[in-house]
Amino acid sequence: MKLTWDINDPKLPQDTKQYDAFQEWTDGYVRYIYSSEDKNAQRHLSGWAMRNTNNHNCQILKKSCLGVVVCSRNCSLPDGAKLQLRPAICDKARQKQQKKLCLNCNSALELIPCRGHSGYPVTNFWRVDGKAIFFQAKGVHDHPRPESKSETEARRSAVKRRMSSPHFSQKRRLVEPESGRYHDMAYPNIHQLTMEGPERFSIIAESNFPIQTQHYPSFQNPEPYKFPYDTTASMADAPSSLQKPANHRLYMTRPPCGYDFAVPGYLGSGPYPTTLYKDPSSPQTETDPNKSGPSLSGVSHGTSPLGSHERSYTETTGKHHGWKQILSKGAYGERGDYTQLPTNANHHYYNSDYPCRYTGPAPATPAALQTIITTTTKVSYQPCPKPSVVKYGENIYDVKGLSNCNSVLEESSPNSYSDLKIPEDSGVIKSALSYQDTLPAKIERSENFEGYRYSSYSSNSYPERMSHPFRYDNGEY
DNA sequence: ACTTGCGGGGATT
DNA sequence: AATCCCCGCAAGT
Repeated sequence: MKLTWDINDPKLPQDTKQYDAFQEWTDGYVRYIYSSEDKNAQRHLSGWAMRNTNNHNCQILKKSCLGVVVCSRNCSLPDGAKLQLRPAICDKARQKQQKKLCLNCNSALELIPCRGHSGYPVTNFWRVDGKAIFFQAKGVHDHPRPESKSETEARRSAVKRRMSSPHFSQKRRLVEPESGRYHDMAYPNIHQLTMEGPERFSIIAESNFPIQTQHYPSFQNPEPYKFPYDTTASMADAPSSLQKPANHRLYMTRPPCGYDFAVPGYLGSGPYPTTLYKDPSSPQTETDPNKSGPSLSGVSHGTSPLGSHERSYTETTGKHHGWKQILSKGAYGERGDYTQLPTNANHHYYNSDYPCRYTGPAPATPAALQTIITTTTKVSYQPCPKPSVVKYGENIYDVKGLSNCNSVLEESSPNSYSDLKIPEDSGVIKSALSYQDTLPAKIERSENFEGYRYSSYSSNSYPERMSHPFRYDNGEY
């Protein structure tokens, strides 16, 4: 089976026999076919904070990335990690969220918008067809991962529990006031330690031990999240990580299942064993969590991000147009539509923290990057108004070059993506190589950072991963 | 209080 | 016409 389809194709493959395991952190121009029974796919889930975007096409659900909320001062948490909150999906909630302060240094929070797709946010497309749920992503996130949804939910529920606990609510009020809250854990317990530490900061270790999954039996505890502090107003969205003690031991192994147990939501995603729908040759798995691990280890560790968020981009929100213009001129090293991004390249960039935003677009790199231009999304599909009209009519076999192109791409070896011209999203010419070249620069810049790590645990926590630990880990796919 | 989807509509290109 | 994005509504959690 090859990936010969495009989300916009009138007719999608119907003969899918094997489905992909759900991918929480997709990144890059990837495509997956999930079973229509996959809960996560049904919910159009993503680790990234994706909001619904109206594309006026009922057949295809489009969602765009909101980026990540960070401390405007880019302070380091006690353990060196950075604050990376999940932007609220709801506009109102997000605005509120941004008014809160960093729990670590009390400075303002800042939303780093995603501009990974030609200056626009990365987009995810979902389409149900037959027994399958087709997923296609466009763009490469140019920002750190936010908390995963499950993480956020777990934290919230934990907070609720805390709040409801008279005991805590009282205590907390006394202690929490300003600073020192992280250290004043009223009731530190093993769970706290294990949960908090590992999930957010074990990424590195994780990469080294991608398959270790049973290190934290305690994670299975339904109550893994006992937050010492409860969060009220500004604390509400605080990442649990803040209080996590710097427990190095945790780094060693990441509790892959911590959240899974805590949040069953992701459990259902693994019914389809490692079968890869896509051609193994396609590196699409770049996003694959497992992969991310390895690559992370190398880079993320020592490299840290740029010291400050003084991101070159101006406002934190929506200045897309401006960027777009810039991008169109090739100034910004945009990642084009190469279908697959090599894991390494991809993750490097992530790990180094504030990826491209800082480094990429920086004046220094543009030259290195070969231009990319692209169009974003084509929804050449049936507009909503006439949903029933056609859709994927049986006879409509409009094979617009797209699909063909895709297939070609798909078949190309993972390594060949570089310098490939990918017709897919409208001729985007992307040079992965050039892209990679920029990495070093990024890393250097990131030196200021101290151990910035992904707060989001990488994918280890996904069940599928557990069931198919080596799926991508060995780089086979 | 949020998340999700839907769909109208405006702004750009 | 294509695409994006913003907004509000409704239904679910």
